[in-house]
Amino acid sequence: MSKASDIAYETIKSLIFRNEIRPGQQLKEEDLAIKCGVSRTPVRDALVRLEADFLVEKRDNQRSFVADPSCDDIDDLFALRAMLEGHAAARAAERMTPALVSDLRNCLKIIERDQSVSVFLDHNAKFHQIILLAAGSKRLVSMLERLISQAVVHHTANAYSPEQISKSIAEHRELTDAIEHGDADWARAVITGHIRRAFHVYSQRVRTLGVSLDETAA
Amino acid sequence: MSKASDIAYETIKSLIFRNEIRPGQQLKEEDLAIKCGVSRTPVRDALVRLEADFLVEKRDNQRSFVADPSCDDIDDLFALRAMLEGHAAARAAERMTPALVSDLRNCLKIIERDQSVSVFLDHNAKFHQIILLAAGSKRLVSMLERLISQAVVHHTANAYSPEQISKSIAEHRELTDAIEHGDADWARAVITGHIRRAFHVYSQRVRTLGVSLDETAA
DNA sequence: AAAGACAATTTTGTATACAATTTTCTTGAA
DNA sequence: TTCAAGAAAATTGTATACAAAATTGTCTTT
Repeated sequence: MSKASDIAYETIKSLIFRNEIRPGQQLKEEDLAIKCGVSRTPVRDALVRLEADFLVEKRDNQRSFVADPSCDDIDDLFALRAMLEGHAAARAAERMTPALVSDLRNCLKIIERDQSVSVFLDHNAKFHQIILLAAGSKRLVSMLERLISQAVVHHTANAYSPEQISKSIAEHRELTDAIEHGDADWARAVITGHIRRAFHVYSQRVRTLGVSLDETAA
Repeated sequence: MSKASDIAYETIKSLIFRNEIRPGQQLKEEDLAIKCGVSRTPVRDALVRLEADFLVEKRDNQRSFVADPSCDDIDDLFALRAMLEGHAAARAAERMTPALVSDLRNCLKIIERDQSVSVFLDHNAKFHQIILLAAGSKRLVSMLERLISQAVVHHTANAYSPEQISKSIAEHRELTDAIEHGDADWARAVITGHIRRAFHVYSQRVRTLGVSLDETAA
């Protein structure tokens, strides 16, 4: 990750996640190049990738803007995630190995011991990553990573309360059981519910605050 | 599509589909630039896009190669397609409008009247496109278009016999009925079967010929 | 004022030069 | 011969200059 192109990609993504550039705002190659400390060429490479991630949108006039997902978009995003993660979990269950189960249990152990939010976020991501890799489909990996990299998903995690975190941990435990039993349908059902719940935590919070999380986080 | 970057993208994709560059073969930016009649800069843009399409693979040593999907990859590809197209058809059924149904029936009419292979291929693609757009999810569109743009999918269509084409048309007719009734589950079931059948036509042909279609097409 | 034409500015697109890296070739020692 | 080291060639990565396109501002005409 020493190449200028990767630096640009990570830097811009981080700027978007940290809300230093807002949804709907125009992205100018020259500005970004200065912010990233590289030339326009790697910035352009990065923009192409970010567009594939749905984080940046290139309009007809050739200008790039930070994506500003509508409510429908967000609903759609979670629906797709539920479907794809369900598929991944089912495949992981079908391909279950003792090594996989022990990886998952290790991950769980760390979360359960130290119930801090940051540890939870880290290992929650790692947990899903293990399942995704176990599913053994590079296309699925690529598609899901694109969905998960959405700003909304990133913000959702911060909306979890302690009770919701412990509920989430319980779901992870059940998912591990399902995979250990090689029960694809069970695994799919658990994770689908898991994602659906994340969606409702998110939309509940948006309704309560009456604003988008993007604005609150700024 | 007058920009050099789009020319490069389409040209390289066409070279891959026409098997003028073979799976596994290395892609050199300079060579491609000459073949496309543009400079290396737009070729690099195109390669990034083709990589996202899984048509080109960039290895650790930074060299790009034409993707060479294994049997498992192909199996995986069809499974993902079946799932995503199923989802698209279900959503299209839920959002059914008379205009949508009439679009589909028009498309069908053209295929039924002129049962030539090229017309079938054209309007088969158009038919799926209509459903995809009706599903109203830009992320789904992007993901499915990437899967459909695979060389394998491209080659599958050419493997259809007249009987298989008429069977395929019948499935399209049933799918239209399902959507007209707004029956999401029915629509999903029909299209899932449709894709699965395409998969078996493909793998049957590969087994019969004893070689990959890539080799026969060259 | 309002609309249109056109110049000035900004922004993106492409080509090219050069730097960095990887691969290939050559040479020499064990 | 085999292997390693290092030079040479090939290839990719980045910066920059300039071309093309889009946007903005200004002036004129009505």
